[in-house]
Amino acid sequence: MVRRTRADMEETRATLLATARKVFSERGYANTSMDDLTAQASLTRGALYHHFGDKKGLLVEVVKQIDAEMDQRLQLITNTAKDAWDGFRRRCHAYLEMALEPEIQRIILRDARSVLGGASPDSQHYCVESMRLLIDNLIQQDVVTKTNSQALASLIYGSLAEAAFWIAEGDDGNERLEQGIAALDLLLRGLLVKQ
Amino acid sequence: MVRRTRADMEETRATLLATARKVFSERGYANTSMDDLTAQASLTRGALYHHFGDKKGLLVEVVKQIDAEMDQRLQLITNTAKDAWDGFRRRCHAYLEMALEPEIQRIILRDARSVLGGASPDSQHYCVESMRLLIDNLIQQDVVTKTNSQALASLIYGSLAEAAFWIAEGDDGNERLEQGIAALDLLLRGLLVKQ
DNA sequence: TCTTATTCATACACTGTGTATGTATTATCA
DNA sequence: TGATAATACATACACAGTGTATGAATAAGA
Repeated sequence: MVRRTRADMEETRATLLATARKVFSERGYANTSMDDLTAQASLTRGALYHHFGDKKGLLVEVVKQIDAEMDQRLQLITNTAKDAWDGFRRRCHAYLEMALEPEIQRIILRDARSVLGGASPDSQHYCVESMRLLIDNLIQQDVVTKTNSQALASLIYGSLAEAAFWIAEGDDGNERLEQGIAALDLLLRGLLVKQ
Repeated sequence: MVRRTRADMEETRATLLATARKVFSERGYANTSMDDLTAQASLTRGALYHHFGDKKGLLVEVVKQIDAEMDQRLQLITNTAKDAWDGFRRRCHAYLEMALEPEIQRIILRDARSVLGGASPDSQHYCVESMRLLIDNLIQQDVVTKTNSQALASLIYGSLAEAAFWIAEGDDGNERLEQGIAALDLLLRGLLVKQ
């Protein structure tokens, strides 16, 4: 295979990342061999180890990419809300729906935690951090009762992730999603200063 | 090595389970080789594959054992509470503290989810199921607002697990634990019928 | 154009899983 | 009790997968 321009080379990295997202979300990180993965991208392991160091390094970059995309998508939703509290709630709902997507559920919520570490290890921190900032705002505006925003963000983030698994488990269309959102709203209303 | 009584044989299984709990929680499931594990138990892989089928089978049994123990410990706490709501809250607090224990955090919350599947796959279901029953009671007693108890149990269970990671991350003694419990109580009060 | 740095492929060494096989001990039943 | 079947392990092997070392081809810079 003849390599021409500089762009072709940078494309290699992007191709590997895209293939990894696809294969990881289909078969999972542990069940994916780097031979198969690179073959699907019409490359060899040489390219992969050159660009990412090792298998874990590839996963780290995949997680970073997905996390950044999620954060972007969530920002859009928050920005179009009528007020801070409404934006916060809608962001939670949106996160719950996004967590149903196979790619996010398998790579971010399942494999990344086990392979990369416990509490969102540097990567996948965008989303939690964004939520923490939102909470801080709400506390300053005296909408939400004063509390540690990191603790609260962790609690909410975790609840959404676990609920997403439960929703995805069921095959009853949107029923579980609606029930999840309803239960979530019960929890969230506890945060309000004015009940 | 000469094998004598029937009890000696049943002990083999127990020894392997105990060793697995120890080694899995120290190094993690993926980083543990079955050669090392069995050697630590003064056995060989033959014994392991005979009793548990494969590596994953061993993890399943380990998870079952730990989950049952957790549920037992939590039952004690719930039973000594003054009323149902108090018992529920104390159970949540207790779960949060238990989730800080390295063995539970590493094996149940990290590795088991990735290896065994998304939403607590049959095993590790005791705890969530117990919580669901508690919630159902509270709803029937008109203490908690009517909602889907499975959804709510998932949300709470997930929030506790994620918060536990955040707490364990910090090295500030009990500070994060207390902040976590405070934030949790904010969320939980939203469930009450009478605010 | 010559040199150096990148980019990737190929080949190899090593680790780890799972399975097949063999052996010793225990249970079953005549 | 002795013979047979079943169980409980150990040993040996095949194979897949990771990571590394090496080398070739291309691009970048002087």
